[in-house]
Amino acid sequence: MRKKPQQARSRQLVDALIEATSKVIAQRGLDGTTTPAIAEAAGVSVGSLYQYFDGKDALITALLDKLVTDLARLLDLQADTAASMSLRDMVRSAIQLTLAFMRSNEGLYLELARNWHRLPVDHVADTLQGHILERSRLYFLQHQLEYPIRDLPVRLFIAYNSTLFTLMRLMSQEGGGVNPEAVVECLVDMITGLLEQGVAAPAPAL
Amino acid sequence: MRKKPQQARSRQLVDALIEATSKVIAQRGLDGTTTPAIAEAAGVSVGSLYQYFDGKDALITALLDKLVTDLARLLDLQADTAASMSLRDMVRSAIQLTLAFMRSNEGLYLELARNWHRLPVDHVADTLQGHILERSRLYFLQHQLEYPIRDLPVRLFIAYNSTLFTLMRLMSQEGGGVNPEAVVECLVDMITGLLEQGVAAPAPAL
Amino acid sequence: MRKKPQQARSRQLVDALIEATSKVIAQRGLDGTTTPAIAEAAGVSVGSLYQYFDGKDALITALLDKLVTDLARLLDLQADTAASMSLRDMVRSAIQLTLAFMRSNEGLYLELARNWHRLPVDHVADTLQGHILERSRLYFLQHQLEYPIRDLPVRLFIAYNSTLFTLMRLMSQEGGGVNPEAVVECLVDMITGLLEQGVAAPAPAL
Amino acid sequence: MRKKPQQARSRQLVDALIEATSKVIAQRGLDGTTTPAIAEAAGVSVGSLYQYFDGKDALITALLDKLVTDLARLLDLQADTAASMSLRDMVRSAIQLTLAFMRSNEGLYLELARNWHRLPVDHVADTLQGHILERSRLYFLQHQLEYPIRDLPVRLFIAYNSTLFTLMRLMSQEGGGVNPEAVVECLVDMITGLLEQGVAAPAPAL
DNA sequence: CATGAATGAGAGTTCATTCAT
DNA sequence: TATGAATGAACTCTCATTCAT
Repeated sequence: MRKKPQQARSRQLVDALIEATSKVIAQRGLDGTTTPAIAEAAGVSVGSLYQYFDGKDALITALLDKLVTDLARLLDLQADTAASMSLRDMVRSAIQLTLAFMRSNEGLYLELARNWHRLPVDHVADTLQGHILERSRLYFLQHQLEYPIRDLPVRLFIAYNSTLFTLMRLMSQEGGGVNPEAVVECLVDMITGLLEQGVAAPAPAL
Repeated sequence: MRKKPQQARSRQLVDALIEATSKVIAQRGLDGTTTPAIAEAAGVSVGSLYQYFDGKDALITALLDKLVTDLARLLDLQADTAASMSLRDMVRSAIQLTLAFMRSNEGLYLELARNWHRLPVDHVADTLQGHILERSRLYFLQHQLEYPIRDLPVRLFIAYNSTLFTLMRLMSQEGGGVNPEAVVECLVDMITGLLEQGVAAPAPAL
Repeated sequence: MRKKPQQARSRQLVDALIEATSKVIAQRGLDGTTTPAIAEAAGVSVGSLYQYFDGKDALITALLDKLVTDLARLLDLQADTAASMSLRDMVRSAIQLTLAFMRSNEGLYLELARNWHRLPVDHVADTLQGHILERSRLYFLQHQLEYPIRDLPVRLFIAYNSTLFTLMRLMSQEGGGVNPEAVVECLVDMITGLLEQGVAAPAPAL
Repeated sequence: MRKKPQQARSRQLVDALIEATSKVIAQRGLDGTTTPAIAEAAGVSVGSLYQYFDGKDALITALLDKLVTDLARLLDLQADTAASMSLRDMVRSAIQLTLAFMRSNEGLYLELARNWHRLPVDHVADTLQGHILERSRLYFLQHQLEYPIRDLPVRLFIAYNSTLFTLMRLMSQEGGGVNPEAVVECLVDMITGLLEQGVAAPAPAL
C-alpha cells in the first residue's frame, strides 16, 4: 500500500477498492480484472486506486489477505462445531462447507481457486495450512486417537488438494452429467479413508 | 481451421505450428504465448499462421486435440500393461505415469493442467473420460469383480481430479516441505481405497 | 506566489517549501521533483503548497530567487578577498569557488546548472551578470588597468559560460579519464588569458 | 532495435521514425518528445514505432548514432580544409562551423546539446573525442609543432566544452544584448590561446 | 499462397492540480 | 486555513489481427 489512509473517507475507499476487486474477479474473471474495471466498479478514478495500491497485484494481494482472515475465522467456527462429530461427519461437514463457500460470493472463490498458480498465494496457503494442521491435531487428541498420526501433513496436503480440485471441477461443469450429491458422498468416503489410514495399519492390497 | 491442408507441405505447416504452440507454452507459459512468438518458433510468418488457423484459440484447440490422441494412446498402452496388475499396483502405475507425463515436455502438460479452466477442454475431458471408463470396465471385468461397480463414473471423476491437482500442487512447490514419494504412496492408498469402496460394502464410520 | 505571507508562521511555511524543493531536486533530480514529493519533504500537505505557490514552476522560481541572493552575497565575499590578488590568482580562486559551490548542497547547484535551459533563469542571469560586471569593473580600476576593458561584457560572458560548462562536464564524468586538477589549472590559464587580452593588444596569430 | 527491417518499406519506416524523432525534438523540445508525437510526425501508428524500437530512448539513441556519423564526416571535411590554415584560422573555422551546425536543423542540435546530461551520450562523446584528438594530433604534426602537446586531451576537453556552452547560451538569448560576432571573435582568441599554451611555455601571470 | 508491415484498442501507471471537509 | 482525497489527461507499451505487396 502506497499511502496510509488517514481520513475516514479514504479508509472507506480502500475497502471499496478491495470489494470492487472481488466483484470484478467474480464477474469478469481474473483475466478481465483490469485497473480500469476495478476503479469503475469502485466508482472512483484510476488515480485514486494508485493512491493506495501499487497496482493490480497489490490489490489482489490485499484481497487475499482479507479473505484468509475471513476463512480462518470460518474454519475456527466449523472446528468448534465439528469437535464432537465422528471423523466421517466432520469430513462431510468440512467438504459441504467448502462447497458452499466456493459457491458463495458469486463465484469469487471458485475463480481464485482456479487461478491459484497465478496468485501470490504463499501467505494464504501457509496460514491455512497452519490452521488446519493445528485443528486436526486437536481433533485427533480429543478423540483419543493415537498421535502423531502417520504422515499427517502429507495426508492433509492430499486431502484438501483433492477436495478443492474435485469440487472446482464439479462446479465448473455443474449440470454436465455428474451428480453433485454422489460426488460429495464419495469424496467423504475417500477423505475419511485417507485420514483413517494414518491411524490404523496400512490397508492390505485388494 | 480456415483451410483444410490438402497438400503435404500444408500439413507439415499445420503440424509445425501446433508443435511451435506447445513449445512456446512450455517455455513462456500460457500468458506469454503470443501469436508472433508461435509464428517465430514455427519459422513461419504470422500471416501464414492465420492462413491455417482462425487465431490463437484455434491453435490451442488443435494442440489439445492432438494431445488427446497421444494421451489416449499412452493410456491404452498403460492399460495393457496394467491389465494383469493388482488394483493397488495399477493405481500406483497410473499415478506415476501421470507424474512423469506432467514433468515431461518441459512442463507443457503441467502448464496446461494448471490453466485447464481457460482452455477449451471439454472435448479433451470427454474423450479421456470415455477412454478411462471403458478401460476401467474392462479391468474390473477381467478381475472378476462384480460389475457395474457402484458409481464408477463418480469414482473415476474424483480419482483423476484428485490425482491431477495433488500432483500439480506437488510439482509447483517441489522442494517446499512435502516429500514427493510419501505423497505418491499415500495417494495410491487413497485412490485404491476409493475404487475398492465401489466394490465392497461402504466402510463403516470410525 | 498566491498569497503574501504576512504572519510569521506563513513565512516559515514558505521557507520550508523552498527548502524542501531544493532538497528534492538535489536528491531526486529535476525530473523526479514532483509536488507531492516537495510537500512531503516540507512536512506539509499538497494543499498548503498550493496556498502559497501557484505550482511547481512558481516554487522553482522562488528557489532560484533565493539562491541568487545567496550567490550574490558569496560573490561579494569572494570579491573582497580577491581584491588584492593578482588576476591569475583571482581567476583561480573564482573557479575553485565555483567548483566547490557546485559540489555543495548535495549536488543541487550542479543539477540546476545542468538544467538551466528548462528553468526560469533570466532573472538569475541578469542579477549575477550585473554583479559580476560591477565587481570586475572595480577590480580592474583598483589594479590600475586601463578601463573600460575592451569588450568586458563579452569576455565575462564567455568566461563564466566556459567555466560553468567545463566544470559541469568535469563533475559529470569524475573518475572518467580527465584529471580534475589539470583541468582547473588549464582553465585558469585560459580565463586569465581571455581577460588579459582585453587589456593588452590582441595576440598575434601563431 | 526489436526487429530487423527486412522489406524496403520497413527500412523507410525506420528512417522516417528517426527523422520524425529529430523533428519533434527540434519543434517541441526533449520534454515534448513523446511516443505518440513521434508516431504522428512519422505518419504511423504507435504500434509501428514499437515494432522497430524498444521505446523512446531507443529512438533517441538511434538518432544520436546517426548524427554522430554525420558529424564525424563533417569534421573530417573541415579538417581537410583546415589543414593548411594557421591555428587561429582553424579555430575560427571550427567555431563558426559549430555555430552554423547548431543553428541548422531547426534547433535540433541546440536542444540536444542543452540536454546532453539526459541523453545516452557516451558513445557520441567517445567517437567525437577520438576524432578530434586524432585530427588535432595530425594538425600539430603537420605544422611542425612539437608533439605531444602538453595536456592535449585536457586542452581539447576544455576547448569544446567552453565553445559548446558559450555558443548554446549565445543562441538561447540571441538578440538579448550580446553581440554574436564579438563573442565568436573573442572565443577564437581564447581557444587559440588555450591551444598555444600547450606548445609554448606557460604564460607568466599578469 | 507467403510475407511481415501496420494497426489501434486497451492495459498499466504517473502527477499537477482541485476542492470538499 | 490546512488537509489529503480525488481527479483525469497523458504517457509508455503490448499483441491479436488484417492486408498490401
